[in-house]
Amino acid sequence: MKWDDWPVKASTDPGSARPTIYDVANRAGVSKSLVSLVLRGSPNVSGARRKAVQTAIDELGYRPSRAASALAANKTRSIGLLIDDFNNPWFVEALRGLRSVLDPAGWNVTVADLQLEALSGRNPLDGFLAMHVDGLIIAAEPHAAPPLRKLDVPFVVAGVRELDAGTADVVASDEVQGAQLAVEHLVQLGHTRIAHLSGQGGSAKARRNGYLRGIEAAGLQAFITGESGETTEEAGYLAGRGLLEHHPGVTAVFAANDTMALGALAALKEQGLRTPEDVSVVGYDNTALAESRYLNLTSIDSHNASIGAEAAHTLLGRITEPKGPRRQLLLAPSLIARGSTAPSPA
Amino acid sequence: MKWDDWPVKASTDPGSARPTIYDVANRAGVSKSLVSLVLRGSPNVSGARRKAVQTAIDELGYRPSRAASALAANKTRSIGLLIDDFNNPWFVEALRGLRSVLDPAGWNVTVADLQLEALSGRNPLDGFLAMHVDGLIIAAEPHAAPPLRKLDVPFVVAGVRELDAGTADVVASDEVQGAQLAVEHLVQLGHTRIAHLSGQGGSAKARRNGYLRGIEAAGLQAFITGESGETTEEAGYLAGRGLLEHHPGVTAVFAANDTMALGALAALKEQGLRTPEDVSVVGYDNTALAESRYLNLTSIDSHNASIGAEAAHTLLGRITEPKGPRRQLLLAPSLIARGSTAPSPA
DNA sequence: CTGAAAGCGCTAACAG
DNA sequence: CTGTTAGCGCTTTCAG
Repeated sequence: MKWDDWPVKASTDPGSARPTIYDVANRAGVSKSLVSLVLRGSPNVSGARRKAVQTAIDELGYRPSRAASALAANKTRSIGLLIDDFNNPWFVEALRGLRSVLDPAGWNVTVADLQLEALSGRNPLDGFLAMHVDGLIIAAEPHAAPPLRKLDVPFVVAGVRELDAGTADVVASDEVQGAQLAVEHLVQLGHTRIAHLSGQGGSAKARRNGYLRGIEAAGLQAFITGESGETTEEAGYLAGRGLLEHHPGVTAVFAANDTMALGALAALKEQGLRTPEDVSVVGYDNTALAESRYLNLTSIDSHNASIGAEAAHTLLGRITEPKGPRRQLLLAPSLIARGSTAPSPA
Repeated sequence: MKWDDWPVKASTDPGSARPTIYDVANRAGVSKSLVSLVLRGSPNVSGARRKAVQTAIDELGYRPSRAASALAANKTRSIGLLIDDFNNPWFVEALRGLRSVLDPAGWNVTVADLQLEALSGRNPLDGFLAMHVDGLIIAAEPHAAPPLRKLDVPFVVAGVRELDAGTADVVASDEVQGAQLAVEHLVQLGHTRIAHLSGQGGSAKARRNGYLRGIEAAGLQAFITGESGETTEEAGYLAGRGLLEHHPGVTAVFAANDTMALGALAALKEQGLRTPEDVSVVGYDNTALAESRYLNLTSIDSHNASIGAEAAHTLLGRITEPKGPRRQLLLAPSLIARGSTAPSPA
């Protein structure tokens, strides 16, 4: 479809105000109520009249006013998505999943980012509440997000989150399992000295636990470093350096995310160690970084689009059934094997 | 400030509806009109009454309904930002700049992404027009964006854009100059065989022109490849490979963006060439990739936050003065020297 | 500064 | 299916 096929404005008279539902009704020769019914896809409208209305709408270039309908119906048909940071690529995928179910159902989704919201000094949910969203998807780290208990809007938590609460709907990836996959992959390649680069935060913790489970299951010894630090590239670099110093025999490194893995690569390169010939590296998140031909990093994919889609379904259910039982969904991740892992040299 | 300091809902009675302007007026003992005035920061309100109203607002946890005010005032105090792709990091910066001027002025900004919008098959501007935005910032490639001529909403074009039109407000980075900076940097390092990895699209074209100017100014010979291809990592890799095959003497490569530079790095590595010892590489956009310690790529920064801020100012001006003269602003970029460039080995 | 009154464009309920 | 009738919560006159 070409852009020009879409009406931006039909009436060419410059002074003409935006057409209202009255104009449509007049032109179609029906009542205003009928137009409203057609707009909301009511089933009890005859095909002929529905078509007449639709024609009038097209000819006039009519667009219903969201403001008016929100005010009258006391609902906005819009949901808010709260994320940590627009720079975090997982949200794009999640948003795609979200919209794949919300768009067809006629919902509007708007996004707010804690990072940016913080600059304005407002409560990040303020905008959402002022615009009267019908539901909320919280896809931000628990410590950073506003408290959810007193929220009187239906919401679901998506992505990483402490699950113990049991008080909210949650859709997330099973990161413990993801980390286990990483370890199992390395074990299968014959590695026995597998270190883990960790950091603070809920995600890092889950991945650390998965690492420990995998290591235990294989009867190996755990090496964890960076546990209390950040999960940045720099942290990965420093942790990697420390690791090589104290445990020079390591043949595989599993980093808490792709960014840290990048840091680890820098540390390895600095020590003259090759990847994957001398040391295998596994990341997490399957970001564009990992996919890149230059880095070609083995990583874990969380299927974020599915998380988004499931979160949307859950939210819709919660909106129609505010009192139903809470739902907690954990999705299984996958390992994407690439060129940064190879059989153990030992 | 702690999250808990922000009122999410003050009245604890569960049945209580959201407070309206009437409730505020009653509690403050003033007229509804006065409340409306205070809300919009009118100057002719006595300090005492203003305070009384503010107190009532706080105590009630009152939030004005955007829908109602939009309907009554026929303006939404919101502006729409249209971008190409949420994955393109430049928009985050631009959004930050935008909001730094729009937030304090009480404007709301909502973002739509062509990539995602395309999935739903709707006109990407539909949402904006339906919600009746007061202004639009178009930060998308011209070929991908909807036609702007018949748009009857004030708008400004931000970022890369053909400037010849002269018909719209434009705020963008001077990419010709940016590319020249890159070449000058390499020339200063003694390089004489400087190749350029290009691609299709407006940005790539501007950068290519800048490259040519720089090369001419230095009296060198131009090597351009990939001119009609994409600007992806893969394209960079392929172009890099071709380059090394046909012009093995090259000592410096200037890529049209950081992603292509990454591809070029892969090609160099494959040929056993070291960066920067054998071949220097310069990217463009100064993305997180370039900044990373592992890649440590010399790149050009476009100051995207400034572009966003200027675009906001321009739009605000256009909204208050729809007929004023069009403004075209070109911001100067900077070169960020890092470890991927070094003196020429020759 | 106040109070009253009209109306923004739409939904929803009701009697025809 | 139609037409009428009320508002939704707020802004905006306008005369006090």
